[in-house]
Amino acid sequence: MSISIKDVAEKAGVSVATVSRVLSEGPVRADTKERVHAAIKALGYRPNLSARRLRTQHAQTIGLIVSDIRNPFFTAVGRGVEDAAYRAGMRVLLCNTDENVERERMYLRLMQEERVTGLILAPTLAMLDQLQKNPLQFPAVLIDRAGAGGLYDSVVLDNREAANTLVEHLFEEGYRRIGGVFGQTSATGLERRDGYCASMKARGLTPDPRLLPPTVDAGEKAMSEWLAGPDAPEAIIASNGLLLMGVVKAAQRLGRAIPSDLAVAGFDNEDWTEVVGPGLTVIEQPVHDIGRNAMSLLFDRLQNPGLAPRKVVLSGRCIVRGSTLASKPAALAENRSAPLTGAAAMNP
Amino acid sequence: MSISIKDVAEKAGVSVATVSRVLSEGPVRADTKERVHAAIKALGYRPNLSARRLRTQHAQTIGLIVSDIRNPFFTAVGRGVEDAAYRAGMRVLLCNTDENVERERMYLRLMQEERVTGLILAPTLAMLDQLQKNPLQFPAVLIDRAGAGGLYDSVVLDNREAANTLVEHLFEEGYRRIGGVFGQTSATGLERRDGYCASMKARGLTPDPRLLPPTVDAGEKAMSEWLAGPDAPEAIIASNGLLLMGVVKAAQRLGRAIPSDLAVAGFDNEDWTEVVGPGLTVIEQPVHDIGRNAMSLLFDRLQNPGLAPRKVVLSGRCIVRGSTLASKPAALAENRSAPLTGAAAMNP
DNA sequence: ACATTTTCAGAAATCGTTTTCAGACATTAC
DNA sequence: GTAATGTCTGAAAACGATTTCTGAAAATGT
Repeated sequence: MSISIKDVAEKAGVSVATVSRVLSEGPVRADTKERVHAAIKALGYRPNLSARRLRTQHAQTIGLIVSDIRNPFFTAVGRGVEDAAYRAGMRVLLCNTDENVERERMYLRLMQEERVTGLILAPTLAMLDQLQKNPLQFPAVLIDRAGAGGLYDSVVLDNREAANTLVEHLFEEGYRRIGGVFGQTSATGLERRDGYCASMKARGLTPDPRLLPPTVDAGEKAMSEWLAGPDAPEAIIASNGLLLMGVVKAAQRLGRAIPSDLAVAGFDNEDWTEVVGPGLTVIEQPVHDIGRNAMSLLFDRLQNPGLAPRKVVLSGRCIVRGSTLASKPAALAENRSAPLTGAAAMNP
Repeated sequence: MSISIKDVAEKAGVSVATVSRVLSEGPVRADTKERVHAAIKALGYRPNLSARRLRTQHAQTIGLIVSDIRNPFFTAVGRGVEDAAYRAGMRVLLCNTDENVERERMYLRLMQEERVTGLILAPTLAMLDQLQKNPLQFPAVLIDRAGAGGLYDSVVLDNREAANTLVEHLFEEGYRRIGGVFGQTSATGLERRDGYCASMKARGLTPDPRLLPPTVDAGEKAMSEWLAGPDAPEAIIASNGLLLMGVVKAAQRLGRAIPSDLAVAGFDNEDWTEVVGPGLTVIEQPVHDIGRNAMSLLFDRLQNPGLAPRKVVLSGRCIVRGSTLASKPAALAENRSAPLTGAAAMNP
């Protein structure tokens, strides 16, 4: 049994009300305040948050539900959310769903039971659908995967445009048979696929998109088969960091050189994309901004619940590296953000 | 204001006690149970966890404090913890401290205010010291960084042995001027340094260890200067995944080929270590086991608080890849866990 | 010196649960 | 038919905080 406000009151010779007032900087005489503080220190008292939350009906907690905290994109976003919440004196309840609707549902239930102040989530496709039918009881902001949205505030990347940028770049580099692997569980994956398809068609090319579970293993497996088959592409676009890793692994396993046998481009500017092979061309997402914007939308809504849903669309930045520069090696020196020598020197 | 058990009771025409009994599978007649369930569904009632925790004095919550959730080592451990907790019907409160003692202290305070059932933490050196002087009020298990330990249960890697393994391997490959970069904020970093130093001396070599903040940037900066200087090593050991990335980046930036100009070995078998350059030789930690073991120690202690502190020491596995195989290329084909062809083919 | 205001502190209600205690009713035993 | 036994249900007391209401003492005004 732990120490309660009652014990402190007793020790200090005051009522619990007074102790509470001391804790919340209420009006209390200097000398009694001192006695209370002494008692708190002597007993090592810490307020019980459950009790406080129950009484005040204020959880001071932001829920954050993501699909996979191992994905650096989400760890970075999480960091942005946490920083903002911390500054506002709020706690963050972080949950990862593993792209599993069952877990997603159970965490959503948990959020309700915790009576969270607000929620930030990156829903799977299935959940997105459900959220429109059964709206949540508390303010929520969708990140990364908002779909057409509608009911909720959201912060997303301009996925179609970003996919188009990659296709355009590959096209200009002379690639024509450009394939793509896309996460099948998120609206984001689908949007990137749509952007890719549209961009391909606009250039008179036939798109060849494949929807996959967004994991390294799925990417590697699918890509291995694809590369070994008759319809192997010259270039490939991967819709997130995990699939991108899968593509690279498959290429290596099959002995396909990047970019001469296979050009590779993808999403998410993770540390390793800079050091692998000739460097990977990627779309960098403003990860920290996404978290910060989400919190800012959320706080606005908390202050003003009547607000109409807002959608913040951020732009990605295309970082060109060696993985897409086979045909015009001259372009390399101009465009690359980091010198190539290191990468080239990696070979024994 | 949200729906409470009282509303349900009213709607179902029973007392709150009965509703509570329905929720906890207590003895209640089938037909009333049905009515209550109907009311719950109709109202969309969800129990208030704060109230429940207050009443039962059971938080059903495990605290998990790590230094940096972006570090794949901790995300993996976290996953292990969460899985085990989930199976036991417990919630996990995840906090990352950024290797910052201030944040660490505040999260520890938070854990106390949440009245967590138990705690799993990877303390900084400074915190480790404090924990010995002011023992925690609730069961705790130290992971990854237990130091000499003493008061607490802990799960750690055999760091000295692992460091020795790397030195031994490099030595056998013919390297002599072997340097090392180690995280300065954790007991683990120091232990690996000690193991490295001891192993070097045992072979008649002079160790050259450098203590750094455990970040990519710190690793890259320190390594860049080191490699550019007169005392540049032939081989380098990095004590964690972040420093390892820093080493690789520095080598690339300076145009040092791996392994012919610089052999590289490190800790943490992250995905990218397999695909970068010729593949990086690393010590793989049993990450999931660490999390699972920690939870198991914690549960034991919850059931039997009188237990003497136990220390579980796990072994790492050395995965040899191309980054340490410059002198004896023949050894490559035998030892490597993955074929090298892919990596070699990466070069344009 | 008395009335009025201000300042500070305590009693008690409250938040939403669980749980104990006791009572109501039905069932079984004789 | 009464006593003894179960089965179910409700009233009320916690859990540990905050907050309202009220009153006592102190400070102020005249």
